[in-house]
Amino acid sequence: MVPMKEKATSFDIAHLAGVSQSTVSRALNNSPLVNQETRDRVQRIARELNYKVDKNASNLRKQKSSTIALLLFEDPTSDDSMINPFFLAMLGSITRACAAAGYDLLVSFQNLEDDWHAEYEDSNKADGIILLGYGDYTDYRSKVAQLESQGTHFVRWGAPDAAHPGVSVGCDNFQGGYSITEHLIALGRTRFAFIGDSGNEAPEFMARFQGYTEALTSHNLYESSLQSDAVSTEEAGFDAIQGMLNDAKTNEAGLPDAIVCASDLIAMGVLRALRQTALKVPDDIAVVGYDNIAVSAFTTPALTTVQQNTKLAGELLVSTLIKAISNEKVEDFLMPAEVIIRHSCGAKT
Amino acid sequence: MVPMKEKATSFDIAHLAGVSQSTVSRALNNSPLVNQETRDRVQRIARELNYKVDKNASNLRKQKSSTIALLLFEDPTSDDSMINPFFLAMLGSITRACAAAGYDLLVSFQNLEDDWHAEYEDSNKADGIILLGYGDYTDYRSKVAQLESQGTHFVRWGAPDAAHPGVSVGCDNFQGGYSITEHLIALGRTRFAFIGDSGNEAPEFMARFQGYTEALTSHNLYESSLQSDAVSTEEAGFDAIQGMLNDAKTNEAGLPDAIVCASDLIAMGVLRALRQTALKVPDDIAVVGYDNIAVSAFTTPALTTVQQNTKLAGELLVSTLIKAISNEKVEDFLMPAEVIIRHSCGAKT
DNA sequence: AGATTATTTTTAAACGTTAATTCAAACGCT
DNA sequence: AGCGTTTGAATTAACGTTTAAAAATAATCT
Repeated sequence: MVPMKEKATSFDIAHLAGVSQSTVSRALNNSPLVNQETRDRVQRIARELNYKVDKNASNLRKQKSSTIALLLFEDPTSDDSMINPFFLAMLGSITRACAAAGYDLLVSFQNLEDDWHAEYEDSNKADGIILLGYGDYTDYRSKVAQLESQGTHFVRWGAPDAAHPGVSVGCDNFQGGYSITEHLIALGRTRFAFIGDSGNEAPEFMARFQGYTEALTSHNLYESSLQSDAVSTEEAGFDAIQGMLNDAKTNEAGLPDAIVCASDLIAMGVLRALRQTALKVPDDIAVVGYDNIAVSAFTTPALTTVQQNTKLAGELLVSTLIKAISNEKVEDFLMPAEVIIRHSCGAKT
Repeated sequence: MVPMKEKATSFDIAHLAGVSQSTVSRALNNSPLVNQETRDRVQRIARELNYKVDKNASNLRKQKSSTIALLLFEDPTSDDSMINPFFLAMLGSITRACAAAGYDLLVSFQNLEDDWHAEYEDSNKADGIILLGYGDYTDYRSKVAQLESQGTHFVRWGAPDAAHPGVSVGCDNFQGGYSITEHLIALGRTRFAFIGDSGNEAPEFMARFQGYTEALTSHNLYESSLQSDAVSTEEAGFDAIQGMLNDAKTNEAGLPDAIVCASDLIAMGVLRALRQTALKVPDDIAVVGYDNIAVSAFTTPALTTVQQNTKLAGELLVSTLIKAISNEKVEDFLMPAEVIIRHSCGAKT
């Protein structure tokens, strides 16, 4: 039923070209050890037979796979369809960067709770590993340490952390939190609130919060500011702002006029909650997010947010990892974060 | 600097366990040909050495890779950060289904315009291929035919299509378009509009449009309905509805009271455009989408839409492909689409 | 011509598995 | 004891490459 002609090997080509198999291998790898004429002949025949080198054999012999494994850590609370859009963007840019560098990409989703099997390099399926995850790295810190001790090559997405083994590429969350808060201060806002975890469980969020705090402190605005915890979902943002508004009623301080959210998803929940009140965004209250996910341009009003350069991030992760694989010296990299001004902050454009 | 102890091989274990190397292989593969006691001993030693079988050697010997390649076709117009969220959901479920079946997943983004290299199976890197893309399959129909003729194992996401070679798994777009239109008709809407391509370039959209048409026709509502082309982006939806509203002013027929969008992204653009008018959704005009992307629950009002079961889809794609790989007979599969009722349709819940 | 050197090709040894085949021992039976 | 049968483990070929080393051939120089 299916044609299924036997897959051609280098021996077949050698036979047809009247040379030895090793010459075929050399010719196909453009080795200078084989002269032009035979090289052309071999390559032509290979093309005619639609020959492709067997990657398993090649990898086995070369003891490298030209493959990178991407381990995506999800928050176990999120369901299948709620993967953080930011990761998707990263996935896209990592894929492209890998392809450009001649590497294939193996993708694996890992649940933080699972006993994740990072055995890709152990089993020679990948030359190195990219760890990409939001949130609580402490759970698997010991695992990462194990990777390190095994001599596995890996790069971690996130902030450099002395307590954390391995090299990392990340975006400067402190500066991002600082910059966007400064932006709001410059627009004349005075009573701030931050929504998003400030605890240790989410290092990114904590850094953003610290940047936020720093900006407020330097303008003597920190005293009166509010903070409410929320994980990175729309619902959490919705709930958090609800609680804050209720508290504000019974509170002397009154309502904030600017809300800094630790993620766009949270900000979307905040916008939805505020829409059910008499408060107008941005006139009565400014709202800003973080991540610049695809839909943030299309909320009402369009969300002012902080962008992490995912394209650069992917390229950096891949190039750093490839350097590590070839045992070059590698260093942590902290990318700057950029404020994207839209309408939810009330800036006049 | 790095410990870098030599990677253990099955010979090392054999030596330590005092058995032959082949016995080690058998023991680790739980072959009944080796007795319980030696098996345990071998497995214990393997664990202690943190031994992992070399996949390249294993694959080479077994002539299969236990790896599936996922080729994601993107619309070349979309930029990195705008990957269709639907694909992300699919990616997640495909990854999980692969893992559950003991397969690894190799991911590759392909630009429709590129000369895509589907040589994963040729080079024994993957046992089969999943083709996942929205939109115009005609461009690469010849390529797919080539896959078929080479005896490559692959499954295509999309509607079964006699003109299209290979087996497919898809969601019933006709039924989805029909069902959601019926839902609106049942709610008493009478003047319909469809936004989304009705042409051949987007087979999914066309099928949805045909379902829409069929539902209207059977209630004698088709005559007065409108249609406007739009690709699957928020902006396209925004522009399309703007044009339609302008036309409606000069038109006797007047405004529609129900808008069926070919995707959620389009519907989001429509919602944004309507928010700038005096028209209230859903009171004056109902809007429904298609895909049930993550944010559609959080638009204002929350979007009524059609859900494709991505979890099932991923499982089906993977299981179908695995069947094909083991040369079992496989058939096209058309999954039912489900209407998700929220607020934008005006249903009283 | 004979000796060197440069070029091209072949031979053969890995790479680390799996699995068919072979071998050896132990057991049950007449 | 002798003979088949079962069981457990060892030998030994693959699998399709790459590459070091050897060998053959051609080119260059006394």
